[in-house]
Amino acid sequence: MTRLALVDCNNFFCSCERVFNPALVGKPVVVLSNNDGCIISRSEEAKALGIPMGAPLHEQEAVIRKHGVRVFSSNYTLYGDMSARVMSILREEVPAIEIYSIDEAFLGLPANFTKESALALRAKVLQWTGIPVCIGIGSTKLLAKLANRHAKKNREITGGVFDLAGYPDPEGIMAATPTDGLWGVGRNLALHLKGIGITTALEFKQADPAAIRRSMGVIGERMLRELNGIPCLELEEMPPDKKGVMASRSFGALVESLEELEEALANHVARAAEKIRHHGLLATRMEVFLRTNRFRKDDPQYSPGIGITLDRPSNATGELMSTARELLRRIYRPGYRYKKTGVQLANLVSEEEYQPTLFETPRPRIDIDRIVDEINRRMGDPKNPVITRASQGTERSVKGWKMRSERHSPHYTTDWNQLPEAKVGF
DNA sequence: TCTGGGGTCCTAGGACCC
DNA sequence: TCTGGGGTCCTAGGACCC
Repeated sequence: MTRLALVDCNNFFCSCERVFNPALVGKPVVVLSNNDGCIISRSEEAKALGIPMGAPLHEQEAVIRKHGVRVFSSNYTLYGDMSARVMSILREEVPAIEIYSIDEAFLGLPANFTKESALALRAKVLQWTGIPVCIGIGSTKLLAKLANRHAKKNREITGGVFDLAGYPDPEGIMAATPTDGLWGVGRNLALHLKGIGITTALEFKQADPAAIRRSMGVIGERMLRELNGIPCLELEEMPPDKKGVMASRSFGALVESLEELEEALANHVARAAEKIRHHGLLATRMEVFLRTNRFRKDDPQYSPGIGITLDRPSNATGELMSTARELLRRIYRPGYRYKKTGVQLANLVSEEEYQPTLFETPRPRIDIDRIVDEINRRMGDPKNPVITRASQGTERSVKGWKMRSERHSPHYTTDWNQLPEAKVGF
């Protein structure tokens, strides 16, 4: 029987903040989404205060003030670097790894990997990076996820590690797991399952495959099989090719003018284009969208989107910017207060494999975009590139729409000017 | 006053072709 | 009353995840 482990960093963003700021240990800490809008990571102490995942910051102001909760804007530069450190340790320990997200990885386990191995691995990651993790072991991805959930919820008993594959009563665990605790079952599917009389993981496991197939399609059938220990989801050691790249942001304040929307969109295009160049890809399709603020029920709502197939695949910032601007002008209507704009570059193809048509203008030999990318990368901060296009606005002009990020911690690990300081007292 | 961003996969339905 | 059928490709939309 093959066994997989799911390693998951605990409260990852909060844990990263604590590594370089030990004064936060034992204190309630939360990390905010982009634009400082929602709470997307909570320390155990913050969870204990009843602060829900995804809650808008403004709804939690009272409890934050009352209990002195420490609040941070998200610092993806720091989290990305810490993630790479954790993953590199995992990679050394097992023959196969799939990095599933910034804070999770599936491991293919060798036969001699025991619960003790998992405890030792957990201790090593903690000692080397300062990041606590939980580890769940099972015979399929879904079961490893389930084991991980159990390890996390019962940390005092499990020590952060749970091996469902070696556990004598796996069905007991499943009976205690509600369907929405399963990987792949969200609010809607949980409701649907309830409608056909299934409320726990165990009931799902024992359900009639044909009935599940009928009412939930292949997704349901796959989950059912995985629950029964029949693997349907392979370990993907090579990340599959990207299908699309999206860049969008909410504005710090609502925006009405086309000029400001164009400026913001130009920045998103610049980021998306840089990203696909970095991966050696060309976009074949572009989609541009606008959103008004759906939470302001009294405001007139207008959230259009438009997509086109490009005349020729491209990753050239200037070219993509002018296409994006045309699309934006087609959907823009004055008189609305917009909250967000964004661009999606889709149907990506590899630069190497792409065959230009006979009459296509060859690309310039000196690629300005690449030179700019290199300079921006070396000079540091992804939020404030040193070289931008005029269409991306000036420091002054972007004030009108730029997102908020007011409680940033330093880039402790990726910027020489922001290294943590150790004060030694005698 | 204030409510994230970036992905994946699946399905249904329309356009088009033979 | 009668009005082909089946395949492919594309797009939109929904669901979920972190």
